[in-house]
Amino acid sequence: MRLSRSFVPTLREDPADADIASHRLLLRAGFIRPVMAGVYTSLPFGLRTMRKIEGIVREEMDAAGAIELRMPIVLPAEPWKATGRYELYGDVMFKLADRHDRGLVLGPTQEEVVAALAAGDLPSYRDLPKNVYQVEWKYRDEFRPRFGLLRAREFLMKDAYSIDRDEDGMRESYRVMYEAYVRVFERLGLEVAIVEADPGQIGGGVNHEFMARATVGEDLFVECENGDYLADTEAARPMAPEPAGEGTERLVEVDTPGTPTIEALATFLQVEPSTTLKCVLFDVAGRSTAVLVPGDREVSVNKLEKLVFPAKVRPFEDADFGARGFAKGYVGPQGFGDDTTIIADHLVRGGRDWVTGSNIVDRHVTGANVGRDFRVDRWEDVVEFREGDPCPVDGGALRIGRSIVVGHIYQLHTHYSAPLGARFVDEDGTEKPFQMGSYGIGITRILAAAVEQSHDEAGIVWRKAVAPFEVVVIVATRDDEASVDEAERVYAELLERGVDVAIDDRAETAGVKFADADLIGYPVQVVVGKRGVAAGTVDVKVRATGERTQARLAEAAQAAEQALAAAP
RNA sequence: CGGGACGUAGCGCAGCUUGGUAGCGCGCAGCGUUCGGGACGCUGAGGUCGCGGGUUCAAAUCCCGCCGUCCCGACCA
Repeated sequence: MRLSRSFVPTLREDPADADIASHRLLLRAGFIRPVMAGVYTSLPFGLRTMRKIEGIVREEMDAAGAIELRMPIVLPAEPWKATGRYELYGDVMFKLADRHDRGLVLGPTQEEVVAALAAGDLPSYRDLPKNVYQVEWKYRDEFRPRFGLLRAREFLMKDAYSIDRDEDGMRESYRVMYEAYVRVFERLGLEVAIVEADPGQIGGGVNHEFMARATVGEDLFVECENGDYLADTEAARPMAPEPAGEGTERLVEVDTPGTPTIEALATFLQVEPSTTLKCVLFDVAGRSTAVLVPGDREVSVNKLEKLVFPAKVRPFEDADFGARGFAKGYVGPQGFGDDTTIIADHLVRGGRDWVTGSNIVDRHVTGANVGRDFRVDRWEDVVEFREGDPCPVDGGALRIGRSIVVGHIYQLHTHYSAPLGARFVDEDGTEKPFQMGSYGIGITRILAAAVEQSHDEAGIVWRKAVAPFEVVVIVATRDDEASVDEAERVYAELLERGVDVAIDDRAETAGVKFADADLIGYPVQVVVGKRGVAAGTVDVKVRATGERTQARLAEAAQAAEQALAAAP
C-alpha cells in the first residue's frame, strides 16, 4: 500500500472533543471521523484494523465449530414485543416504521431473529446442536454515547448463538465459546479479566464478561488484592462479618430533633454512622419492604431487584410514608407488622446495640438488637459494594478496577425461545423450546480498547496481530533518487515475502513521516535515506521499544522481518 | 432525562466584558530555497461568526428561543 495513494488524514493537534486516549488517537492517526454523536466513518486504516480483529475472531469461531451467516439489520418489531425487549430496551432501540406504518427496529442484537430461524429450520433434535454467528453492525440509541468508539450508537459486533436440545448441551456449548473467547483475547494481545457478571433482571442465567483493563473504562469490576476473586460490582458480595453476639444495652428512646439523615443523627448523638441502622423502605409488588443496612452503607437497589425478581421494586416516595404509617427520616424496624417484609444485609449481623429510628418524628432509639427488638425475615446481600470490603475468598481488601467490556457470553436457557414458540421435536416425540446461549464480542470496541491498553506520548502502539500494516518503509529523502529506488526495492521484497507492508512515499519531509509513523503505530519502521544508502545501510525501528538498529541495505527485508518476529 | 461547558476558515484557538471594516497558528494553493524527527521566505485562496427571532443607526459581541457537540450525574432515610 502506498501512502501517497491512500487516505490517512493525520492531525497535528489533538481534536478538541476527544478526551480519552483511544478517541483522541484514532482521530489523530486518521482511523476514524465522526459523523454525529456516537457514529463514525471508518477510514481505510480504521477499517483495515477492524478487519484484522474480525479475522482473528472468525478463525476462532470457525475453529470452535460456529457457522457464519448474516442476519439483517432492519427487523420487524413484533418478535421484540413478544420477548418483552421492545419495552425493556425502550428508547435504546432505534425504532422506525415502513411505508405501511409497520413497526421496525434496527437490530441491537439478534436473539429474536435466531430463535425464529431455528424454529423454522431446525425442526428436530437431530438438527442440534448448532452455533451460528455473524459479524454485523449493531444499533443502540445509547443514553449517552461517549468515549468515541467505546460507547457508540453504531458498532460492529460479532454475535454468536448456540442452539441446543437440553441444558447440558447448552452448558457445553457455553464452555466451548468461553474457551474460544480466551484464545481470541490472547491472540489480540488484550489483557482481560473474566468476570462472572450480574445475571441481570432478565433471564438470570450464568454469564461472563470479558473486561479489558483500562484507565478510562465505564465498567467497573471488583478484584481481591490477592488476585483470588473477580466480580462485577453489581455481583460482588463481601465476606459476611462474624456475628457480634448479644446486645448489652436496653432499648431506650431519645429525643433527636431535626435529624432525618444519618449524618445529622450521628453528629447529634456523637456516634459513628456505622453504629446506626439504616432502614430503607421500598414498595415490592405493592408490599412494604424494609431493608436494613449499617448507617454508613447504601442499599443496592439492583441487588434488591434481583432478590425479589420478578416482582417490581419501587423506592418509597414522600406520600408513601404517611399513607402507610411510617415517619420519614425516623424509620426503625421495631414493631413492624406482618404487612412489612424485613430484609437485612449480612453486615447487620456484625453489629449490635444499634441506633435507629423510633418511628416517631424527631426521636430515635439506642440499644436496638436483632431478635429482641425487631425481627428479620430474610438475611441477604443487599449492600452496595464499597472499596476495601473483605474478599469472600480470603478476606483480602477488594479493589475496584476500571475496564471496557469487550466480550459478554450468556446462558439464555429458553428465555427467548419459549416466548417466541421456538421449538423442536425431541427424541421422545414432544416439542421442547430450544436451549440457547448468546455470545458477543465488540469489534469496534476492541479497536478502541487495544489503543487504550497500548499507546504512548507519540501515538498508538499496535500489536502486529491487529496493526493496519505490520511494517512501514519510510522514504526519508524523497529528492534522492537512489534512496527512493532502494526504498521501493525493500518494499517490493517485503511484499514478496508476504509481509503486510506499506510504503510512505508521500511528498512530505522526513520529520512528518516519522511523526506519522509513530502516531499510526506500525510495529516496525524501515527508514531508507540518503545517508544510510551511501553507507549501504537502513534503520529498523521497533515501535513498542523505540529500539533502532542498522541493517545492511541488501538485507533490509530480512532485518525487518526479524524485527517484526520479535515485536509483540 | 437533569446539571455544566462549548459552537468564529479543514483543524486548534483569540476577538464578546465595553456593539462600529472578522483575526492568529497549523493545514491548503502557487513560486523559490530546503531535505533523516512535525523546514523557511514571499504570494494567495478559504468564514451565512451553529440556526431563528429580537434590541439598535449598527450585532460574532446584548436579549429570547432552538439545534448541535463534549463533560458530569441519574433516585438513599
